[in-house]
Amino acid sequence: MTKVEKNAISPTREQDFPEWYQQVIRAAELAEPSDVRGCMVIRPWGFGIWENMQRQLDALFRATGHRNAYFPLFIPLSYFAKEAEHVEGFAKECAVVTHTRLEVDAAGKMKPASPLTEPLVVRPTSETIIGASYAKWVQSYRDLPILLNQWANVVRWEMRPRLFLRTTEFLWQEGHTVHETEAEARAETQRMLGVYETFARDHCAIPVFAGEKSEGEKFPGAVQTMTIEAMVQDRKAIQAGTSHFLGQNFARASGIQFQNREGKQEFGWTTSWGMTTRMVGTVIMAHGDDDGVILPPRIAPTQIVILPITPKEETRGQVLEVCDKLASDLRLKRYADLGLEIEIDHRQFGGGIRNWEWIKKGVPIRLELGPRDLENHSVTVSRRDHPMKEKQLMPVTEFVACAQEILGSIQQNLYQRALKFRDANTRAIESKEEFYDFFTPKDSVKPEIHGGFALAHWNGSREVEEKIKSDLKVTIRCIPVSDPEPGRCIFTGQASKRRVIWAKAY
RNA sequence: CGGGCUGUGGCUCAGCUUGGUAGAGCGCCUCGUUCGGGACGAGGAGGCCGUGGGUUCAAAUCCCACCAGCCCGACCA
Repeated sequence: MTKVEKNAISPTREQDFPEWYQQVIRAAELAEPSDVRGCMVIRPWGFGIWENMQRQLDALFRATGHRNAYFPLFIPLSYFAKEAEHVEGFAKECAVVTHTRLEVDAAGKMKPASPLTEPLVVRPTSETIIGASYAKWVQSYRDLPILLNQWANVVRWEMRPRLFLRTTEFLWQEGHTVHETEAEARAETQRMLGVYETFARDHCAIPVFAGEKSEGEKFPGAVQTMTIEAMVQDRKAIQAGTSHFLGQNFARASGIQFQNREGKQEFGWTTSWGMTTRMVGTVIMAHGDDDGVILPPRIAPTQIVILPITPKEETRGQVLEVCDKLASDLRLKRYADLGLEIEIDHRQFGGGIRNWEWIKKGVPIRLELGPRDLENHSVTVSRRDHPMKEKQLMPVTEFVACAQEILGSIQQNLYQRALKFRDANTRAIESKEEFYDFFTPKDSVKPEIHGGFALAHWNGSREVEEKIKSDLKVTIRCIPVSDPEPGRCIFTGQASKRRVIWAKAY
């Protein structure tokens, strides 16, 4: 070879993190920008990750008593406008359908014709349209709770799209529930936050901080917004899931009323909660390295790829046969409540091309099997979470016996790594000077990776929040659910009940 | 929505100042040698030069308009 690059992805994370992110997605064939502004094409490998996330989250929802349903993509403007804060919050990013057909104009061009009497908003979220159904379904306290979820696409007309992290159209899941009492609805909000926390940790191998959003960062129309916040490798925060206690705001707007146990009419107490394809981007940024994506086995579309090494025509048949046998033995194994997903890459490329492709895609385990292994009944095992040079020669039977164990160990390792990284970049901060210093890069022209999560006291005021945001682009990510720790606000010196988490965010 | 920059094979770009009908690298295809760490050689395919108009004998190149994208700002659950 004439040129040997040290890493598969250029630039490295250190050199230019945002560009690295784009290149990783391209190299791993996860997704690509489409011709439609702000929208992306999710390719099979990327969609496979999402499908696994879906499957596993869905199981967690079912286990907590929720069922799936589907509601319309289009929301009549009048429904949407029922909750004042809600419309105001979303107004600037709504796509609106105003016409129902196309006609050829004088110049021979297709033009929208036949205006609708009432415009339809393409759902940016579905509280109001689902609320309309709930209003019909709920009459008595005996109809409660309603615990539904829908898997859907939503549209939010964003200014700065980034693949997976912020796109005009994205895929998500939105849960919508109605309860008899405030306490029950609040408990539901917490419970689903817990589900997200579990999902992030056990399936995506990402540690998160769970907590409450400040007044300024709340969902429009919510009484309380809970969030899980992850840290990715440029030390920025990313909101990975939210759970809202909506009080009676939406019930009032949609007319969700029931006769309570005392025979009186009362508005229902509602919640909503969601997680999106942004989680795919979070996984990429949390675990990836300078050679590409690294996928936690539980959400990898394929856990193990087999690379038959067939240098000689004479042994090719035998090698392929052994590979097929190995694949079918492995496929009998259970993993993540499903069968193990195995792929054999039969393509006859020279050198390490195939190997590199799978490294970039982040497959947890690569198996090389060639003529030399035939006699020894052995296989060469490479783990994506270990340096690529590191290979382990192992009897085939032994590998088959411990495959799940190795995958479990990779899953654990990724989580521990991410946890260690986050903890190393999370600091208690005791003064304003220290805070500004923490969040100010040394190189102002081309900022290096800096900052992290700052745990600092805050007096609870909106003004301080705004000031910090405009000075440093740092926001309160969440007010942790933890025991109070009285102190003094580092910006104003006023009393503070607890530390809150500050960070730059996606 | 305001300011700046850029649109040329699949990708990254050169050519434009000084108009003469299109190039490189990578990728792709074929053949041969290779193949357990990103291989090498030879040959080959592929372009309405963002769109529309204008100037000219002649436009990728000059002029005008439009469209799209990127960066900065504003905005942003």
